[in-house]
Amino acid sequence: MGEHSQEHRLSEILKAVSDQTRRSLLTTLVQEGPLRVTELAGRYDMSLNAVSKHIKVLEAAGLVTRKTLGRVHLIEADLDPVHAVDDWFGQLRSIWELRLERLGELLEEGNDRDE
Amino acid sequence: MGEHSQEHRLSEILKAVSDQTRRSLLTTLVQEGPLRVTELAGRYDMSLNAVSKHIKVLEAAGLVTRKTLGRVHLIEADLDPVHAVDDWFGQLRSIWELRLERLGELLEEGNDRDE
DNA sequence: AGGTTATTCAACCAAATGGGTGAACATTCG
DNA sequence: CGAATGTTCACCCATTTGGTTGAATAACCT
Repeated sequence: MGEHSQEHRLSEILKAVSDQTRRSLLTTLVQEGPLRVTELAGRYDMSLNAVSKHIKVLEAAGLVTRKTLGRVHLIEADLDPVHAVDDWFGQLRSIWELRLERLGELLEEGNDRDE
Repeated sequence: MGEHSQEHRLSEILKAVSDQTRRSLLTTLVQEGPLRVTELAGRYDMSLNAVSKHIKVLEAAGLVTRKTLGRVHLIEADLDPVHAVDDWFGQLRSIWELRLERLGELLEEGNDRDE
């Protein structure tokens, strides 16, 4: 699997949750369970279409799935993609600690020579 | 403390890391320690100015700090703000589990009535 | 002082984003 | 069938974003 697409996927997820409205939508879905588009939209001072578009962004990022029942679209949160974010930050932190370790070793070596 | 500014701060951080170039910059800084702007820029097929602007975005998000030594600006990674992201996702997950718990209780009650 | 180096500022540009409106498409209801 | 409902599609618009180039600023080096 290309790293490019992985990187792109991560960007998509992070961008999706970088918007306050979309975070709010996701929170609502997480705490109340699956909801219709209209129901969701009703809670925001924003057109139905705007909310519909936000949902599509979340959907593209995989943070939300859709079950179409007749004319009703049930939107449900899916937190799986969050793992990718956790992983990236985790990786970053371990790289960080690895460097600090190496730095510490270098300092000790320096002390050995001094003493 | 207004929640608005907190929300805005979170958006700023997430937006900062939602860009592939900026994630790469951050990774480089984390693994190699503080670097000059020019040094950083040299690694990308992109103008120095473009990189400089990316650094400013990371700086505004608090993911990077700057030490100006003469004409040289040393850029250093700072992973503290990542906690805010962790916290948000953590919160989201606990809300999720809380709902599933309540859902489970409701199902059990239903079973009680049936049996 | 004058020239080179490191970095930002300012202006510009194309593309993406977040929002709005009206029409189109399905589906359900009377 | 015809009307109402739920949702998306197609445009339009202003702002932001990521990039460019050229000028300005600041500091170092003869």
